[in-house]
Amino acid sequence: MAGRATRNVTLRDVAERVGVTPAAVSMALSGSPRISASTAERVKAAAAELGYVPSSAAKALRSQRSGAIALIVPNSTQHVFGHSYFMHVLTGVSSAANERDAQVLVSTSASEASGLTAYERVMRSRTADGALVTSAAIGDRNIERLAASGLPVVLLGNYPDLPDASSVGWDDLSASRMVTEHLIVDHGKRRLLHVTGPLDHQTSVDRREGFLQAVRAHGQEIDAAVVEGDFSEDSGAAALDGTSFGDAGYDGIVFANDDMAFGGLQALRRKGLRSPEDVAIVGFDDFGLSRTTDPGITTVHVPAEELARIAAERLFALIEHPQGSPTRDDLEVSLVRRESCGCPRQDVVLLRD
Amino acid sequence: MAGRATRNVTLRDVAERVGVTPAAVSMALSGSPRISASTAERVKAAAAELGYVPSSAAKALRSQRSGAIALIVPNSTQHVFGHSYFMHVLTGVSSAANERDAQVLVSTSASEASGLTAYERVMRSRTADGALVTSAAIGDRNIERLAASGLPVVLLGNYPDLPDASSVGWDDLSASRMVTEHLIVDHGKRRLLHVTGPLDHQTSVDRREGFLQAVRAHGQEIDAAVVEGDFSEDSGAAALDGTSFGDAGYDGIVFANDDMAFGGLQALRRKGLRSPEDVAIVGFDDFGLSRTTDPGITTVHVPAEELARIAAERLFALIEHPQGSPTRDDLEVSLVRRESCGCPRQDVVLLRD
DNA sequence: TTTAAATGCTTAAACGATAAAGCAAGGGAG
DNA sequence: CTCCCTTGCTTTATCGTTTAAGCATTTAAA
Repeated sequence: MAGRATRNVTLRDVAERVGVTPAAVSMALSGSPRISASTAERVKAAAAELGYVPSSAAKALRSQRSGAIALIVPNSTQHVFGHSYFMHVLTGVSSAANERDAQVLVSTSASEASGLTAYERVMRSRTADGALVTSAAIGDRNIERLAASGLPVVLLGNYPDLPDASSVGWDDLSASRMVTEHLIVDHGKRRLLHVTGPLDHQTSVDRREGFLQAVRAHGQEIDAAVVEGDFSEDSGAAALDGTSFGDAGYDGIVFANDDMAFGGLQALRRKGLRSPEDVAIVGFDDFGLSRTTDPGITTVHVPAEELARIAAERLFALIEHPQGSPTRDDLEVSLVRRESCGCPRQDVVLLRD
Repeated sequence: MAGRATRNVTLRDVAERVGVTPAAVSMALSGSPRISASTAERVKAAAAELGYVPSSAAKALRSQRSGAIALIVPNSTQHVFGHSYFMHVLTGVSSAANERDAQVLVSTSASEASGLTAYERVMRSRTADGALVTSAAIGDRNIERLAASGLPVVLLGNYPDLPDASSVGWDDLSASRMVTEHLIVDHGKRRLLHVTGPLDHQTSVDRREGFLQAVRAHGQEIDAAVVEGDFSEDSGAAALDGTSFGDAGYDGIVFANDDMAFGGLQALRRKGLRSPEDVAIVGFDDFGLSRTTDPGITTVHVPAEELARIAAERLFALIEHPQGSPTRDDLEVSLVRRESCGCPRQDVVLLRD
């Protein structure tokens, strides 16, 4: 209630008030048995009265621990994945961090200064004790260096090229195969188009491969093509240009994410085609958009928040035991049937192999 | 490239390599004129070679500056405003912080420990040099204390009860009046319903008042009612229960945000009513959803990212000059005409008084 | 030639917290 | 009565950085 820009209260202030040394106050507040109960009592009262809060800088310097973790968003990610994905991730990270009274630092810039990326500086300066890296591009040298540097790092997503790094993800390939088979088997689609995400991201590569596996599994009966998109709504629409759909062309489209599916949906409408009647479409992610469109987009729900939560927990473990061997967690995804594939809207169904 | 969990490189290491004292290294790296050019050269080379990055904790302790700002999300906000709002805010804050090489700390928990909220601890511990507070509930004592504590704080939104705090916002009242008049004047609607947000938030109060002013300005010709919602999609739908629309009842609904407008849109459809033909509706925010629905929702676009960006800049200024008088910035909002009000879809139009 | 000032570093102190080691007083065992 | 162990605090050193003050040495000014 003091008001004013009061000078910060330190251990020394509390110590003077009680009539002991700062060291005694420190021990009292940390519950050392070497301090008498009565002194401890008086120290705690004085600390509360003065509004003492330990200096995080001093504590960090002394303990060599900042008590913060960094959530790193490579500049590529920021534009490739949408806001929604990142928001789910942040929610998961925050909740895990709150449980540990850890701070969350969001580091988005990757501008190189003197050869070090911004987040490598964050790590080396010990501003954070460890880092979570949201899905980076394949072959991102900065991430590779960070992962190889020995600093505690957990990657979100799949990184076949970085087998020594801890990561948390889900099986994009299987999920994509399943959702494609849903169109083939459950809806009898035979002429399929796949619109990929940017192919410098593992996610896009895996989802494409899943599509192709499903197509191959059904032999000659399937006509299939692949077009490259970039996860943006516009690219979903553009992918449909110059291609024919409906009875004359493709009867089903597997989009690598919901944004592109929405773009595709609008493009179809402009062509005078209806979904699912003329063309069945499915998306991927289920971050919110696919539920709000008309028709609702059938999609694969990915547990982004849980992903982040688990990744944060793995990171905390890694910070405690830096010598531990790398971990890998695989999460379950689920198929959400909405109208765009031809299903009546219904509840979530688990995807299993 | 070193690999391994190498012990951190400190000033001392650089100093030993060059053959001077740590103080000399510090001065050399900070470009002090008291250090000879040749020594400075050798110091910089050694620092680069060893990969020296200053310890943020030591620097913070010495300089009494952490170089970070906190983005505080009161637990009320988190559930009241959606993900989208927050994401725009985070983007704006990040970009402003990146320009200053400042770290961004996201603090969501408000769990009280020993009478201090989590974010008050963050501030008092000097983990951050200042804080940005996303729209808090009216009369949130914690925020009031924080704002009155003398610590650098900038509020996002409108806080008539905290005139001494710096804040950045836009005029919800005028905007709401304008969008309501759009229904009255441009579309000839005469029986209007307003669905508010949670009334413990200033935003909701202001948007309601704007609606009422527009109604009052058009005298007896208007039939109007107000129902309280909570900004959620469900509450938007629920607000329509037991009320009649179309020729028999209300012909226009002003929702205090887009999520509720979307909920209302679905509820109308379930009642067999069409928008805009039977009932014209308008929303508020334009964070993305309103563009994806069918019909698109006419809404007020609010510059959330710019809001955050400017707030961050004000905060940095406040950190530099804590004694400066409180600032207030008002941003422009714009009307985005889509189909739900009866307009043909068209471009953004600026709202002006 | 003497004095003053610039040059280029080193020494010392401080930021605030904490852990280890130190030390006085009291109590119990032998 | 001595010795040792508790008890309960104090002293001291440390984390890594920065800045003020100190001190030789050289250069410029008078």
